[in-house]
This record gives sequence, C-alpha cells and structure tokens, in this order.
Amino acid sequence: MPVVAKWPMADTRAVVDARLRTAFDTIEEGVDPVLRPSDRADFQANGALGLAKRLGRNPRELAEEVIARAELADICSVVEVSGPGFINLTLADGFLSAQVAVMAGDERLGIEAAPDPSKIVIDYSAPNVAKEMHVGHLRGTVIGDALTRTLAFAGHEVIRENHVGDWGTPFGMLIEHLVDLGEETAVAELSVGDLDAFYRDARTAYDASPTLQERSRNRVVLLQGGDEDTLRLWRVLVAESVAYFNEVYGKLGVLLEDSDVVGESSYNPMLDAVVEDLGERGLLVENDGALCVFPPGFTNREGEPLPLIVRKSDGGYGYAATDLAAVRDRVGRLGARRILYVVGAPQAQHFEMVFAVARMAGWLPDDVEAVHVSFANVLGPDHKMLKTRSGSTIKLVELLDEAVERAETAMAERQVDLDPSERAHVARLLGIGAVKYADLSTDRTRDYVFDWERMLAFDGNTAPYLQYAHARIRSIFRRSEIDHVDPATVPVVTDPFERALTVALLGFAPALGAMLETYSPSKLCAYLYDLATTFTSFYENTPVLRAPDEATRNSRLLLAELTARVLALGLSLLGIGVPDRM
RNA sequence: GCCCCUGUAGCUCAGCGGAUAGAGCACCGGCCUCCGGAGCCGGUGGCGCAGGUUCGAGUCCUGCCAGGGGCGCCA
Repeated sequence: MPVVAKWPMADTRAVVDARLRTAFDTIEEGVDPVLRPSDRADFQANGALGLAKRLGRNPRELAEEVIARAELADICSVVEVSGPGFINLTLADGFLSAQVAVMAGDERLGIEAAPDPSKIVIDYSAPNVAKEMHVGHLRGTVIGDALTRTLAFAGHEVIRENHVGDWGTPFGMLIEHLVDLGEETAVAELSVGDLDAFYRDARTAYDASPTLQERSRNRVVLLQGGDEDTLRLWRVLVAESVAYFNEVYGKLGVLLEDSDVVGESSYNPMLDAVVEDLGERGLLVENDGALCVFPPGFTNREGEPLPLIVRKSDGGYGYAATDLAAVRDRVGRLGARRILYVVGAPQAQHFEMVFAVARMAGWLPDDVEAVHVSFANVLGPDHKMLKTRSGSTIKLVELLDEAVERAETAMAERQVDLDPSERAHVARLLGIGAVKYADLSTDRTRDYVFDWERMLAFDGNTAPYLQYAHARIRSIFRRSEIDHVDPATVPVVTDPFERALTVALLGFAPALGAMLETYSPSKLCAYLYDLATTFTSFYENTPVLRAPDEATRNSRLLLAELTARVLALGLSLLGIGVPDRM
C-alpha cells in the first residue's frame, strides 16, 4: 500500500496542518494556519484572515492563493473559501481510510513516542501519616495517576514521588498518643485503617491536657534531635500509615507503591545544605530570627516584600525548606527535566515562590520546567467546600466501597448473567471507574461538585457508558466467528456514519496531545465520550455483522474493533479498566 | 486592603480570537418481529453586569457584582 506509506502518522490534523503551513510559508514565513475542526467541513483554516489583515490584502483572495499553493489534492476532496476568508477542507475518503488503516495496523494506535523524551518527576497524592485519606485526596491521586500513565505511554521516563506528610510538629502529639495507647493497641487501631479515630483521639487528648501538650513539645525536640527510641515509634506510625495508603491505592487501582514514597522527612539530611547554598549566594536575610529569601514580585498585605521562610526563628525547618530541597534533589540527583506538582490550587503562591527561589539559587535551570498542576476544590452537594475537620468528612475507602456496591446493585437490576467472581471483578471496574471518571472528566481548575447520585449514575458522560460501548463491541466479536479483523483490511469510508466514526477515530492523537499539553485529563475524557457516542450512533444505524457484502462487513468490523481498542487504551491511560462483558 | 481562581441552559459540564455557543441530566415526543434499550432519533432552553481592543469576543483588556482561595515562622 504505497498510499499508506505516504502518511506515516495517523494524525490527520497534523498532516493537514503541515500541508497548509508549507503553503502559508511561501507567502509569509511562520504563519499559523489556525486549523480547527469545523461544523461545515472536516476542518477549517482561519489563518488567512489574520494574515490578510497584516498584509493589507483581501482575505478571500489571499485564501484562494493559499489553496492554489497548497498540495492538498491527495488528502482533500473539497477545499473552498467560505465567508470572509475561511478555508474549508473536506478530507478525501481515500485519505481517511488509509489513515485509519495505519492506525489499525499499529500497536500504539498511531501514537508516536515523543521525539524528545524527557525525565519527568511527578509529585502527587501526598496523604498525611496518621490521617485518613478523604475525598480531597481523590483528585490529586487520580489526576496524577492519569498523567503518569499517559506521559509514560508518550515515551517519557516518569518518576513518581509520593510526598507524604511524615514530619512536623503534629508528630510530637501523635507519638505521645501512641505511647499512651500502648504500642500494640495503637498498631492494632492503625492496621485496621482507623486513622481517623487515632488522629481525632490524639487531638482531643492534646487539646484537653496541658501536660500532654508539654510532652508533645518535648517529643518533637527528641524526634528532630534523632532520638533513637522516638524515631522507632515514629517509624511505626509511618509504616502502619503507608501500609494503609497502599490498601487504598490498591482499591483505587493507581500505580503508587512503597518505592514511590519520598516523604518530607527524606529531605531532612539536605536541609542544612539548602541553607548553606542560599547563604553562599547571598540570598538569605535574617528577619526576626528567621532565615528568609525575598523573591522579587511577592508582597504581603501591607505591600511589603513577602519572604519565603527557609528556617524558622526556633531553628526548625518549614515546608518551604523541604520543597526547596526536593527541587534541588530532583534536578541535581535525579536529573529531572520537568517536575510536575499535582497539588491543590491554594498552594499556587507557595509554589510560585519556591520555584522563584529555586531559580535564583540556580537549582532550577531555565531549561528545566517546574509546573504546578493545580486542581480546584472538592465541593459537597451543597456547594460548600468539604473540609477535613468539619466532622462530616467522607473517608475515601468508604466512598470506593460504596461505589462498588452501587455498581453491583445496578448489575443486579440489569440481571447481568456472569459468574460470581467475574461479577465482582466487573463491579469493581465499573464502580471505581465511575468515581475516577467523574473526577477526571471535569476541568481540574474548576471546583468539582461531589455528588453521589451523579457520580454513580450510569448514563451520560460517565465511565460506564464508555465501558458499555466497549463491551458491546467485544460482544460483536464473540457473536461472530472472528477474533480479530485482518490487519491488512483497508476500510471503505462511504456511508456518513462510517465516515463520522473514522474521523472520530483519527481524533485520538490530537486528543492525547491536548491532554499532555495542558495536563488536563478532561480533554481525553471529552474525546473518548465523543468517540463512544459516535460509535453508538454508527452501530445503531449501520449493520455490521449483517452488512450487505463481505468487504463492507470487514471494513465495519475493523472500525468497530479499532473503536474498542481506542476506548480500552484511552481509559487505561486514565487508570480505568474495561470489562469484556458487563 | 492586595493578589489568584471561578462565573456559559433549571442542574452538571464542553467550548484551542472565528461562521448559527455544544453535550449530558431533567422535561416533552418518537424508536423494542432489528448485531447488547446502561441505547438510538428529534424537541424546549443559556454566555454575571458595563465599557473597550479587533474585520470578528463566551474567549483578550479595564471596571463592577457574586462565590471560593491565598497574603512571614502549620503543611
């Protein structure tokens, strides 16, 4: 198939964009064709309008000139100027079928590995030791996991770092509570995952007893001073908590594991060096006994320069020091070319300051990117922020268990005929998938309304809908005699439903690109949902197994199978599994 | 007081400076001798307000209004 070799990428938009770019270049170097999907054609290029304005030319004439200079004959069936100077492009059916054949013949579905792979550190999840994981941790964990999987698929070397809160003043209180409970009782409580009760009881006792407060303060000093017995107790807290986190991660189905835990405490040995470095570069200013750096451009409420406090007046280190040490370590030791922080939006200014200081100190060179992948709040159905100490916090495990239960109930209502073990497995994929997808499908910078009913509803833009579309396709293949379509099949694209599905399939590469460009899983979700609806419409309106002839049948089977593969791959990149039956 | 984020249909959300602002839920109306009805086809309904920039603004700028968050020793 020479026609196939001409377009190695199954990224239709990129091919068209490149052709137009070449044509625009002959008129003026470096003009963006401004290629967009169009209602009136497959694509529209709007670049002629802006260029005409700059050159003082008639936009329609200029658009005509671009068309005349562009090599489009082999990929477009219709190219015309419309309106004030839009170039409307309709792709040639032969081009579409060749492109989709390339995609189908590729294990990676036409997604080329990044030409410039880089080492990326991604910091996400970060629960606190001896504290329950609640819905607030859902977003960071799920978004971080999706980005990790997708960046890795794109060919990058991704290093996960779970920056757990395992250090700081509360640990004096927590260790004393551990002592008061007795180690065995405490371990028993923690190992069953009742971190909430442990923390709450510790806090209650602490608040009520000045003696305990005194002991806690002393304990912090011992902990920071490296007292062996205190450290041992501290390690018990950490180990039990991490074991519990792993259980939650297992339920949630995310990649994080023990070796990814790089808690705040791991930077303790590097903190003195951070201060020394900053001192040597003359960046430190002593202020009321605290060592500060004043990055330019930050002011407090009085309009005075705002410090990043590296060392507190009592000699202790705050989280600014830890975060600086982490940057230094990730770039200096690990060789990260990019660092992603999947952390809530309220910390935006903190990260801006940390990055600014790290740049001033030379730890973060200009060619290393540091990005705060921020996400907004989780709101309750009442649109108020869900806060940890408000009493009515939802434990993450309970949320996940209920999601699975609801999936089971829904399956029971549909009288799904599966054996018990497969049934349980599918319920898990559906329930957990629904929770994850509900979170991922909303723009991460917007507040996310957590609503049981909506999240677990099995219609609309939800994971179960996508999973269902996938299962229906698998059912076609179970029903027919064939496992897979002959990979050499080149689909015929004539029927409007076939055509719409083909165009949708070819949107996969740009959709992944859009997700990675902006670190927005919601873009991939939107694409997958569009693909699923386009497929279902195709499937309802176009006979597949009962196609009029063998060639059409094979062609449609190919489109169906490819749809299933895109759905399965796309969802897996989001951390969501797909059952064959449901 | 200053800074950041958000404001799109009754509700939940898409909209990368371009043509008539799209979905889903809910509501209304069709489709079960037909490959899985957790579905398909169709309908009602909207850019917080006021200016400005632009050939063109939901998108960019300014002001206001509303909600949320942040603003030196908690993380």
